[in-house]
Amino acid sequence: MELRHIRYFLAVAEELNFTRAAARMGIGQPPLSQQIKDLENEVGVKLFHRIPQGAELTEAGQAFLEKVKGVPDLVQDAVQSAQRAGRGETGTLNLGMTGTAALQPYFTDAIRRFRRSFPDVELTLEEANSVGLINGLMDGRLDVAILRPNATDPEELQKYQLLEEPLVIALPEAWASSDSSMALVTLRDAPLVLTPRKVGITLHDEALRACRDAGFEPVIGQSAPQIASIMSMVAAELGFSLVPASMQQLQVQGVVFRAISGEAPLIGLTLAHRRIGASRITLNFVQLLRQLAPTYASQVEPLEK
Amino acid sequence: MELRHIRYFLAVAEELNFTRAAARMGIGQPPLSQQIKDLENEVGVKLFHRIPQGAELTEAGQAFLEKVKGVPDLVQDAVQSAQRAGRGETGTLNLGMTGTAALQPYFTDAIRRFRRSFPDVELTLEEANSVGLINGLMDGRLDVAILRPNATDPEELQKYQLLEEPLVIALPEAWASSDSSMALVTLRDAPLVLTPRKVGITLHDEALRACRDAGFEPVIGQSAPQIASIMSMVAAELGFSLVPASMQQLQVQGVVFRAISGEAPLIGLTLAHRRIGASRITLNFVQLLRQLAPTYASQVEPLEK
DNA sequence: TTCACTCCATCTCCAAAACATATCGAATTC
DNA sequence: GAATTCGATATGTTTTGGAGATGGAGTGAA
Repeated sequence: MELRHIRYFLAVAEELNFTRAAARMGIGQPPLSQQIKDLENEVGVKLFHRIPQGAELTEAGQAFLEKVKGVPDLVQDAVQSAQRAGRGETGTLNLGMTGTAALQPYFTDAIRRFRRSFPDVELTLEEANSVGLINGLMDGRLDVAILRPNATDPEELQKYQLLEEPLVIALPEAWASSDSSMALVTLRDAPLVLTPRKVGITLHDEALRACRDAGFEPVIGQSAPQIASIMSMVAAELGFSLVPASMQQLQVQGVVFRAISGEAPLIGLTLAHRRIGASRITLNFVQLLRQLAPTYASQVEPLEK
Repeated sequence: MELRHIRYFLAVAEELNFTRAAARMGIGQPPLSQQIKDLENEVGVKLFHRIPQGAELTEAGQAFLEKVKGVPDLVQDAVQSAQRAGRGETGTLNLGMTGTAALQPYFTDAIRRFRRSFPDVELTLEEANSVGLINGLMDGRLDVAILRPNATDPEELQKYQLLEEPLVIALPEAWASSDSSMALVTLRDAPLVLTPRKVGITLHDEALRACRDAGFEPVIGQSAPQIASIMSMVAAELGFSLVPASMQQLQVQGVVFRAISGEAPLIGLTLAHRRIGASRITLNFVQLLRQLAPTYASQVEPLEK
């Protein structure tokens, strides 16, 4: 049996007239009769009573109708599902991100826009450190990740720079002057609190480089894996830290932020996905984030008010 | 699109290998590739990634699979439903019966057996008088009826005599002797309580004829449309009645039954259905009742103990 | 009753399409 | 690097879905 038989059967069942049903299906009456006959032979029962006025359903025909009437719509629905999935409008997107990305207004806005544009995509969000993100991408657990770029990232990953933001100084309120910016070198004797290098290579290295560029080797203080813990340590006057400007969103009691005077070191936020095997959903997500990035570029200017 | 495409798609989706899927479908690999290609063109998306080890589903393919995987079973189910309906195992049977049939052990047993043999047939039971039953059959409201036969029944109806039972005398307990049978003529001066003629022609006429055969013209007493009401009247000593032997099932206080001595008049119970347009279910029902009838023939002997 | 009409079945022919066979090219494995 | 696996392509054959013409049964009107 083929779908053709079902379509023809449904047409006859609806018209109760072979000639009209044939016209509706765009074929002649003889082939329609033939196909219905073939169907009846295959099922093994007469599905229509042929009466002078046309045709009427037998009991078997009624039972058959009841079961198959939804089939064409079901198939059509399947086609649409496939097409939607093909356009990346349905499915799942496993997104990984570095801890310092979640506070970006750009990032939260992007997620919100994506959910509105692709409401049927199941989005899973996972926070991990750089190594975890890269591994996740490589073994397929993640489709796309937002992270701090590093030169050692594998070649198999396609990366796009979304935006750059300056590092700013986070220091205990008690240490700060009223100036909105300060020279890094004034903190040369204070401990520098950072995330461990293996958790966030880029941020760690950039912070150190900034100090060296300012002409001193920093005193490494305590470390903590979470950016929030870093802030707590600064609030406890265990030292100062260098963090992406967007971290100013974190309003931690006892911590103030100051721009680095002079040329502030910039740290990027990039998006990465596998070069091969990227799903259409992934590409849709990437496209949306890249389109949105310029809108936020102005907001990442150095802090000078 | 045809069911063939869906079947082939499902085979490849399961085997994840064109060659094996083709073998399973009993065709060569090239035509299978061709059909899948046609399907992909029609849907408008690639459904499989062709990889060196075989094939794997794309996201669109997964979505499509999810929707169509039940289709072949659905169609198979439809075929079976039609076949079962064709064999008269499903559907509805509208059964009408005369009021005096419901008490027949034969009848209740037949209904029970039918329900066991055809549990998926929806059986509707309707009690009506002879005229109502005949009309119901003729206008299609009833498929089959169990009634008292009458010579004026339409030719379009096929009738089968199921069994015959003698008429017995129902009389007030106070009037009865201890004999198990009595001559009808001894009641020549008592009123005869009957259903109105238009409600039950056959029973009415047979009762009158029995009296005339016994040599007297009965005194017609009150009438009531329901057999139960007749019994109440007899219990109230308003007269006697002549009823089918199976009515003895009705244990009415104050009413006793006596066989008619000599040759008792017989009254038949027949089954009727339309000669044309009888459903397979109807025929199954008729066959079952006719098979069962001889079993009960012995139980309708005259009352002589 | 007859004639016209409706409607489905049957027959023949043709073109489209499903399938088979042979072959190729790419990727993998030993 | 040869053998193997696996899907794609090219070409020929067979099947079959559909068109067109015709037939036969039933219905309704003159």
